[in-house]
Amino acid sequence: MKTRATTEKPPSAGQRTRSAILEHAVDLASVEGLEGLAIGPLASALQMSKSGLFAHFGSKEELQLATIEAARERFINEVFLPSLERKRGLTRLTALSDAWISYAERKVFRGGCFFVAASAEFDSKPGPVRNRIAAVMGEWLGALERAVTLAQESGELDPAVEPSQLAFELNALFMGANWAFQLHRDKSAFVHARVAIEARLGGLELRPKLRVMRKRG
Amino acid sequence: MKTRATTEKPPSAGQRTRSAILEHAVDLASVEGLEGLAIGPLASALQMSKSGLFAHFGSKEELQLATIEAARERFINEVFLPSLERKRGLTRLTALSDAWISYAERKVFRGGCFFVAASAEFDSKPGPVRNRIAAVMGEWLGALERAVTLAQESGELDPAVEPSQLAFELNALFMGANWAFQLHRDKSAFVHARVAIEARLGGLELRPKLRVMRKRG
DNA sequence: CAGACAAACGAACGTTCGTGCTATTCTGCC
DNA sequence: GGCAGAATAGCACGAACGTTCGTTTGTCTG
Repeated sequence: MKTRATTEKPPSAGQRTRSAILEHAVDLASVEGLEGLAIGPLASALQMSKSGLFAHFGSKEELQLATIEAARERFINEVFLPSLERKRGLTRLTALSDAWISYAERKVFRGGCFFVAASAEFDSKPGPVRNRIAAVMGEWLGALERAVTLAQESGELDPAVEPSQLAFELNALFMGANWAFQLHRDKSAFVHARVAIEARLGGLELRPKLRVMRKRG
Repeated sequence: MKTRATTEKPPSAGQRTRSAILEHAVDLASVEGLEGLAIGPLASALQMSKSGLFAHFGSKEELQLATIEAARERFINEVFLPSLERKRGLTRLTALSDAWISYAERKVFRGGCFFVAASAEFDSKPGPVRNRIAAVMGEWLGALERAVTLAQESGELDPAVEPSQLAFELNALFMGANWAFQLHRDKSAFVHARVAIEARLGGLELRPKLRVMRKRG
């Protein structure tokens, strides 16, 4: 999960409109789906011509792929990077969980989590779009898993639990909260998710007194 | 969650083809989505004319609603009814969980759980279709919750846990397994889900020796 | 056998979509 | 300030979609 290239040039006019397009596209797609993301309405929303917008991407599939990248960037900025600032261990793992729930609650994407929607839409449609979505979600699960491992290595979390197992469970709770909230408009889903996460992590927490120091990998 | 009317007449030719259409539609929709469920290709798959098929429903929205009903029926038959045959309590709750995981693993719908896909697709699109999907999912969550309550009343499950909380958690694990399997084609998702479910329910189980009898509500 | 009715068909309509081609406007640089 | 090239617009095409219509086929009934 790496960020953009470090070379920072003043963006050209074309790149600025491209970004503006994608900012809209990402929200539109989270509502209408990546397939339902139509070029005409998207252009209208930005007061552009269809062809003018289209020229930025060359094909709908390229637009979809670019939209995924934009969504990934927003996700990283809203969920991942802030948590990276917390110190390794249980603190960071908790921060990641809190950040995800908050991200769903704040509706960072207008139609709920972009990637949950995109996954469900494309999981049975082979092709580059599906592959990219799967790769990004793989990154995320990997990051979660790594946070678990770090918490174990720092001696704050029971090392007996399989990192991939705990990452799966946490992610499932995230998605369950997003699902319930989006479908039933019921904010108590977030309460349920937070309760479950806290109970699960609390049950695995090693208190300082009993903590066993383990050497770093 | 009640089944069809009990009056059983020999189905007319029209009703038979209607059922055949919906059996295909349900699988097609689980792959292409309810919006992507196009009438032309559906008709071709059944070697019918578009218009002949269309006449059964009158509008695309009616087709979508009928498809939801057909999916609901299949879900009930594959997951809910078999579990209802098990005796109330932890047995039935476990049966429901096992049945759901097996339902996802067996790909009862060609594109994974129909309702997970439909929820994600329509959760931001107000209208009768969304409403029906939400209602069916409400039924399901209610059934899960009731199974939890019954397990508590039979003294097999810790009565301290909120039924809606546990139902939420179980459902999240179901969806997480379906999601991971559909997106990454990774069967270990089911292992993770089963492990998590067993651990959670095991932790709440009241062993016979300590079991406290509680009167029925 | 004649009539009635459900079921399915084939062709067409209007709309929307993605895409390509050509012209025009804007922008950054010497 | 003017010019090259990037950026955007205008217009049109073909395909796919949901939907409508008039007609044909098949099957019971009187």
